[in-house]
Amino acid sequence: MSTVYEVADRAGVSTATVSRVIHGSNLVRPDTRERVLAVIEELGYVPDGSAQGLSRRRKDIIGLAALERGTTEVGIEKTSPLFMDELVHAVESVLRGTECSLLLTFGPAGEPFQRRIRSLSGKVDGLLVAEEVMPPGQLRSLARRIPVVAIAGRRDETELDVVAVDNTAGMRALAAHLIEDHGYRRLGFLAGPADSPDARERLEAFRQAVAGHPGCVLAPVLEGDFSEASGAAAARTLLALRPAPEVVACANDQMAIGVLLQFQGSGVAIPGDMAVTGFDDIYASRVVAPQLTTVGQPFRELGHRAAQRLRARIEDRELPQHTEILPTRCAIRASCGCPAPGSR
Amino acid sequence: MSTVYEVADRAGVSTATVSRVIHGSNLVRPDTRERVLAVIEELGYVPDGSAQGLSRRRKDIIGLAALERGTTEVGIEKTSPLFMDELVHAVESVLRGTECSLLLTFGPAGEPFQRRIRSLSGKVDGLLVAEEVMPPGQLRSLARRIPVVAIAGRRDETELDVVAVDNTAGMRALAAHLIEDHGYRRLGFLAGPADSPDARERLEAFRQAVAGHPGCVLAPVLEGDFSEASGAAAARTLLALRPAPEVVACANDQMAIGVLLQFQGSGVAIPGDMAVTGFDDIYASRVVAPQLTTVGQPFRELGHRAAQRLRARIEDRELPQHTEILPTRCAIRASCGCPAPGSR
DNA sequence: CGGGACGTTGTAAGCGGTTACATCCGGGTG
DNA sequence: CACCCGGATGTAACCGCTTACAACGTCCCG
Repeated sequence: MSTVYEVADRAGVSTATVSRVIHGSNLVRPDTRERVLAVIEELGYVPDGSAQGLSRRRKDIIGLAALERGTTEVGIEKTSPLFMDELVHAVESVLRGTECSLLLTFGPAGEPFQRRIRSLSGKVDGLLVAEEVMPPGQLRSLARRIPVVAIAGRRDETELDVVAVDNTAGMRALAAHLIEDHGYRRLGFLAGPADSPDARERLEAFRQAVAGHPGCVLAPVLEGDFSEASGAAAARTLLALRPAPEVVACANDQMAIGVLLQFQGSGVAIPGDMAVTGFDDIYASRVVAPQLTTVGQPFRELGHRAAQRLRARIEDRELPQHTEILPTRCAIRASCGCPAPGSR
Repeated sequence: MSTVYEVADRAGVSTATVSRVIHGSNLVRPDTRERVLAVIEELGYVPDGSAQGLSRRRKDIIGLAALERGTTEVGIEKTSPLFMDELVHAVESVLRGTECSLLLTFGPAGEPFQRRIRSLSGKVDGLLVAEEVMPPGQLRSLARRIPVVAIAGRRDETELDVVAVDNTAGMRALAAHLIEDHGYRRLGFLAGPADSPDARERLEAFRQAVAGHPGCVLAPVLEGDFSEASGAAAARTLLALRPAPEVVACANDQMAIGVLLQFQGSGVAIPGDMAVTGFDDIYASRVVAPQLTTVGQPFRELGHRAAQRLRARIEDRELPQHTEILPTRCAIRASCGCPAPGSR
């Protein structure tokens, strides 16, 4: 691996000049620049990121830590956290236009993952954390060391920036549609894991919406882990339940898909015998039949805002704390009982 | 941000000792170790990755560069490269057990992306490149500077390690099923982009399989870009075609799903009026109705092997070059015309 | 023709770790 | 009791790059 020194030697200049050329400083005479560039090209020289990071005090890397949910069954391809994938792409596409790169880590909640994030924090200029990857206290102390932006974290954070979506409005609109437009009275809910702030908000919003309509009852309320498998399991529970709800709203799309497929496999017609709804609007929700009625999250926007906010905070650590709530959009499709569109 | 010096000061030891404690060297007296650890805890000290990277000559970061396909239409949520997402998770899960982190970058093929990869190469110990993100020549010169493992790249590479899947066997088996079991005679193919070695192999394998069966004809052969939208577009072309093929095999699942949904939207029954197959076996292919007959890629395995190979090569740059082809598995489901399973 | 100003280039001191090597110290040995 | 040995710790060089500052023309002006 060649170094600045080697380049400087061969070009007959000092390392300072090489550095200036690399960074496009205009205090270099054109012919000197040419000579240096030629050597760089010849050697295939690329500056060492560590050395650069050490010297300027900035690594041009930001981290993204996200929970990986669902059970990792050996031998079985587990379903990946699709929600996160969308986010990763959104964040990456912002960074693409910059010098900054994205360091990624996934993991199941817990001690080891927290340690990993901690050690990762030494390699980055700032960190994006999705959901509750660690207890609030730890998160705050992390945020005291390096810039942190929480994605879909607790909304009541006062020491970190937060970018999240408006679960409440979205879920409320969906509930209103189910109750007012479809006239459902007995509504089931498949909640997400309690350690997800989003999951908690969605359940709470749905609960309140149902409570706001006399004559409506919320039952049963089941809990899953956001995985398709947990949706299927919930469906099996529901199958045995009397009286069955008319609709089951799920805290995310993957569980809704699990419910839907399990029902269909058991001969229950969706939405004829039972309606199902999701939340997130992932790719698969538009692909399943019937198409899933759900609440769309602005993934792209979420990733963009979070990435931009983080970069801003890296620039200026004194920025005032800021919580940003992005709107959601109810996507009424067929699984709730609405007529299927003739074509997509 | 605290440094080793600060920790050393407060603990009343030298930086060498702090370093020893951090790395669990056993030449430190237990009580000294305790004292140092206490200070580290108190300060929330985390060693700086750049400094570490510079000093040991290893950054404990590997990069993954992958193509982002499909058009980025403004205002429209584009479908993400699901295949890559699966791969990312696989790679990340290998790294999880190590000190190493994953630096990610996506981008459309082209000059800017190549430059980005080049600058990224200074921040990592090794690079995983998926498909043909750059011309073979450039790739090789990159590989001369840092360890590179190609995922799903050209199989004939002699200067880099390659990990890929057996497209040929998978596609051949699928074709045999369509021709021999279903008796299709007029087969269409929706190929992937010409810049993908995988896409080329799949087309070629299908072509040969059809040619090997007298009486069978391969027509039409269309080309897409691996996106769902390009599948839908192909379906519209097919709709107008006389005589229409009995089945259209697609070079990946997303295009197959695009074809399938477009057909269904136009009142064509799948597989009744026309059969459709895919390749990859992504999550959505099991969710769509009818379930997609496809060829399964061992994503996990692919990611594992590639990551492991790269780590091995980082350890020992003199390792002999090695190309590894992983088996694929034909997943016969319903979209080819086979009876749908009663339940999943 | 001396001297400032400016444009170009070089020198060298960090940045925050790691680690080879030196040092120190206590205890066992002949 | 001098000596040696080995375990614990400290010292300082070095990793490759950036950058403040110094140095060096050269040109222009008085």
